[in-house]
Amino acid sequence: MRDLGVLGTVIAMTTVEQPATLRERKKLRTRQALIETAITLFGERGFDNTPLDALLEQVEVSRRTFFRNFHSKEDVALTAVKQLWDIYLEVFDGIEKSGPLADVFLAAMLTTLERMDEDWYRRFPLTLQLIADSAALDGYTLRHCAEVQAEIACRLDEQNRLELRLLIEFFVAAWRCALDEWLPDCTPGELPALLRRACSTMNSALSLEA
Amino acid sequence: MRDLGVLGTVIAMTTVEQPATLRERKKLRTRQALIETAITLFGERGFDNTPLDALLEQVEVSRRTFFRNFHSKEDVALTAVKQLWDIYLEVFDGIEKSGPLADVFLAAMLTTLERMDEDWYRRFPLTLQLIADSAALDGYTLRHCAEVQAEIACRLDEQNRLELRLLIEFFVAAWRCALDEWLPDCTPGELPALLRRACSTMNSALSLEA
DNA sequence: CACAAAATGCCACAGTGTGGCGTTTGCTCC
DNA sequence: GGAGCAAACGCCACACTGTGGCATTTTGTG
Repeated sequence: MRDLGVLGTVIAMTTVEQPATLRERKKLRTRQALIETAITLFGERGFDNTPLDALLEQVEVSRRTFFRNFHSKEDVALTAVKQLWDIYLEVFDGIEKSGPLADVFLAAMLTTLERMDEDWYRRFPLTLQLIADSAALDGYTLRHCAEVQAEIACRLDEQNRLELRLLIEFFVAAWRCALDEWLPDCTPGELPALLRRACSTMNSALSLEA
Repeated sequence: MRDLGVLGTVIAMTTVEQPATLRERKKLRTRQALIETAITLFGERGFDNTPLDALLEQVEVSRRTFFRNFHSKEDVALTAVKQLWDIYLEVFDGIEKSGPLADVFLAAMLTTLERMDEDWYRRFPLTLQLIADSAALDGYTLRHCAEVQAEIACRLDEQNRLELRLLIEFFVAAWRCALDEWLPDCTPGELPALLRRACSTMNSALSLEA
């Protein structure tokens, strides 16, 4: 019934592996052209005000091929976000899980941020700006986040489900707060510090007085 | 640019005030007919699989009038959710804000739950089920939640914004967790207890070990 | 009863997303 | 290098959501 398409939809451009066959290289090229043109075009004219046809016309592909590569118009705009969480899940699987889980979540994200390449750090802030300007994109992003959270919970299936789910929600909330503070300037080196700060503020937030 | 339409879109059916004029009573009647038919129809055939025309045909209204009453197809399905948060903000405004803010948020929701009438407790679980079955509805709900959070933060604008925003996120996360545990049976009297439990678990969640 | 305002219905249109189907293009085997 | 095959593509038609214009009906008011 439900979509749940978080998994390998995104070809991980961060782990650069040029496919051998010409056909796949061509396909990847139009894919990247769509992504690149999408964030610039949407950035200029706004996501909601830019018809999909404008994108298709500029990249010179048909509607049919676009929807073979992406699930929706939102999908192509949010590629950078999906890539981040794909890598995160990958990192999370390989990390040693001992000690406080909150630290594990944080460490996994810090490692993830180190893995992202320069091109991603160029596209990600642009994507954040698109999200901030479009309610539709924001809703889509939140739903994607929820799917990732479910995925994380699934891999840690323990007895104390309530505590676990709460902690995951808290971590993602801290991540979003860090992004909000990062958005104005978007200096790549500062994001880890902001995230650390948000995470270390979680305890005092609970005992905040009016 | 953005929608931000949380405010008085929903005619508070919980504060029952029959409007004097016949015209407004008629309008309210078709409104309620749309809401009622929507949740039953979507519940039978699924939100994504039910065209809007099916609803319009059954209630015997035109497309035009529907969109004068609701912003979107999602909007009519989520009326119960919007009503809840409308009342919540209303309660929150009137409550005394002293002591730990976390307790204030919780108290406001407990009061809100007491204010909701019987008809709401019939429709709300149905709405939750619709959300659980449709990704589109889920995304729409999450976005609405984010708008409410922004609204709450706006009314408490203090210096420590980071702590405040984190706390609000935590509270809403606890609320969603409580709803998840409530969904299977949906006994009205149990929801407050579940919410209390989720809120009191927040502290130990932060120090959860792997 | 007459007039103004509001609500409605009908129609046409833009935009997103899907499926069928014929055609091109790249891959592979000989 | 050529024949056959499978994948990708483009074109077309269609369903569905959402918007705006305009005439018509209904309701409140003097």
